[in-house]
Amino acid sequence: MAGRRSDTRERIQQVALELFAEHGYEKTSLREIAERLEVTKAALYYHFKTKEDIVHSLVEKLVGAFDELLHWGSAQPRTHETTEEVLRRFSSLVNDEYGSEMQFIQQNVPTLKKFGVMMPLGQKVRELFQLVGAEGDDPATELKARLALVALVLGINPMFGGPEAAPPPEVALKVALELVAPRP
Amino acid sequence: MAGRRSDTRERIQQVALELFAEHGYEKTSLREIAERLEVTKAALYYHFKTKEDIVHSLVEKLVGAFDELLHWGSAQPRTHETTEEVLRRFSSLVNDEYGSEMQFIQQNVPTLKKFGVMMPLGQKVRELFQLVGAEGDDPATELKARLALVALVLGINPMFGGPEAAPPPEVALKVALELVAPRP
DNA sequence: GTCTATATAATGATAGAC
DNA sequence: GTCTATCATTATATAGAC
Repeated sequence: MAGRRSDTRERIQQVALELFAEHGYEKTSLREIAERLEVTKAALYYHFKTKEDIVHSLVEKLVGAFDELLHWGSAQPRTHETTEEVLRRFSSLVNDEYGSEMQFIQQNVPTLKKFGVMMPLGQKVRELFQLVGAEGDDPATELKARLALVALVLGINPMFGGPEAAPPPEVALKVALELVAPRP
Repeated sequence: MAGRRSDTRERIQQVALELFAEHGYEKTSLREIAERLEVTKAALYYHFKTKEDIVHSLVEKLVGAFDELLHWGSAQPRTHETTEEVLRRFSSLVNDEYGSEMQFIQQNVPTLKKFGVMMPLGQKVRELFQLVGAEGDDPATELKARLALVALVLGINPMFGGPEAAPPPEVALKVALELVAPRP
């Protein structure tokens, strides 16, 4: 019984994200998404009220994932091993399951700002580097904590990272740990 | 004699960049640019063949600035002071004169990729962190050299930096220098 | 849940007068 | 060097049949 499937919503999210990440939100038309799914535009509107709504649904999932990591981390003892595990889990999130979405977000900021999803996301990230940000809150320590997370996600940055120059995950993790270590 | 000025080309570049950086390339219409300049769309087409052409003209200037820094740096003795001065000049470039453009670039990647300007830019940046990248080329050292430059430009990243959390330039510079130091 | 058909609204770009 | 007027295209979104 093709034509009456029930996973269309998730398939829309998946295909839309692919195209958003590759060509950008504005240059990805609903027609294009529909064609790749072999449905019509009207079908998309059954599952999502607007094009913008697809983005909101995607971001919600990511915020949920960050929240989960934050909750887990806060419940652990504040040891070196915990920090390492937080960084490791963050690395997995932003490179595996949410790699495309992180790329989409970083490369379509004006759009996402207009949709009002940039600040909530920024807030979660801020909580994350508080979690790994050593004890002191002097500016240099804080900056290094930020850079630790950046190191783990540098592969998606085409200007300062770039896929071809993406450091192996172990290397990135090692450098990240150095950056959050109490004394270098 | 208003209506026959000769600096319109530069004014278009300036206003276009402002709008591109704030609302994104796709969502900035030529009508909007023309209105802010109090000219008509047709006038824009006298100075630039297409909308895309405006972007190319902007990127060319930045590549030129990077090239200038690269030439200067290569001609200096490879000392700690040189590295510091390269980082300082890079910081000035990306935060002062080309701050808006760096923001525009990082936040409109799909568009700029399609225009073919992303790879040449990435190449210049790669040369830049070779210039500051210590002697070794083991992956960790290389990653740290990248992060040094990233630290200096973190303010324009709304997810991992953000204007409100932009580190003072001296702090960023200090951390950047740590990152390219031979032994931490 | 998916389709056809259409309404509505912008946009990038061009022609030609002044 | 700037204007008026217009074209062609494409996009998001909706109405209503099946």
